[in-house]
Amino acid sequence: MTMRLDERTIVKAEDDFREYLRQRGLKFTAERRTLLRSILQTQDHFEPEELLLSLRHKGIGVGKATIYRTLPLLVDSGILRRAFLGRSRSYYEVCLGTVPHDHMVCTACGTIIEFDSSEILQLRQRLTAEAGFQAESHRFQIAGLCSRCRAAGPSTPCQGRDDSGRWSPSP
Amino acid sequence: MTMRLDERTIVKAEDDFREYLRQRGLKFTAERRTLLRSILQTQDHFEPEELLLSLRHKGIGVGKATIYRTLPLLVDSGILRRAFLGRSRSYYEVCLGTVPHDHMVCTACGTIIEFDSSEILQLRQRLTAEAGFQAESHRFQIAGLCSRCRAAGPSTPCQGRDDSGRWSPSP
DNA sequence: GTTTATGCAAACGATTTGCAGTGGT
DNA sequence: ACCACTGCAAATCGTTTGCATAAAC
Repeated sequence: MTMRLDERTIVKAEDDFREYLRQRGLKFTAERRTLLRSILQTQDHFEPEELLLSLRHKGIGVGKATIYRTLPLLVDSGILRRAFLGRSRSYYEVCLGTVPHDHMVCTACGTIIEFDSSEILQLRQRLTAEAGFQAESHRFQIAGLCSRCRAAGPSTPCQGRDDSGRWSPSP
Repeated sequence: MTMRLDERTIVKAEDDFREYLRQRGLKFTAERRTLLRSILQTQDHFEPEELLLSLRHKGIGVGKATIYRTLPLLVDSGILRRAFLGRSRSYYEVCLGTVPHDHMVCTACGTIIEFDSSEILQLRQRLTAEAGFQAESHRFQIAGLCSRCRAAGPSTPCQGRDDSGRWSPSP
């Protein structure tokens, strides 16, 4: 689902973001630019804290508050989306170069498997129509065991990432 | 989706819970009993804090910590399930007397619409099978506008409950 | 120049934990 | 008696906010 973004795409995103900011009287600061570029280059999923550390590691000192204030803008501008909260943390992922998808999370090893959302979107459309509801977005996550952990047997929990909240159980 | 539980069912749940506790050397205390009964009688969805206040209101003084320590036991014993976190809070609901269902949440007024999960379960089964994944549970929430708020038009947000995290967007 | 951003540190709110005392079994 | 449980208050942890300074526009 993820593919490395080329410079062209990154520049485009930067322009879009600048435009997004300008339209609402916000400023395209050095920090915002730095964040955007770092994120687009690193790609993939990330948490705010993770981003902060990764930047520190590269010798880039952006304040934690700035990150927390910028991420929502990037989401709102359509560059990122907040994917899901495994427990209480936020989880962001880049939208560019991706196709709508949802996630399966292995409860044993934490592996995340992305899968195409088109069928869910279809179902979502039908369900909401029946209820007179106008869908804007959804969240669909499946918890369970990935094929590897399944094979390893119930006795070998790789690390035991636990969300400790039961979702809709198996039938 | 919810129906008032009769005394018979409540007693049954109490027995189950007592059994669940005994099997792992835990104790069936007065507080745990109180919590279980209060929850089953009040039925519906609730948040921990809400439960605390509701008990205080009835003159029942259980410590907040006790609630937070008991709820996971009730979830694990199969009596409750943690439905979803609208933002950062926990949300619990009684499993007994209910059918598997998921939720639509109105972003304008906060209304929660429950809907039958059977189709999602079917789809879930197919998707996980394809990935060699063994599903244990899922979480499916749809955000959008309920029919009422839709009718009221985009200019009349009832209270503006905002999750401020974009999920899988509309296609 | 005016307005929005930044960084820091303090504030938050939900949840958790340490601890001394209480109470099932 | 033993070990789990309770209540309280202090501690966490991710996230938000107030404020003085710095940087866009």
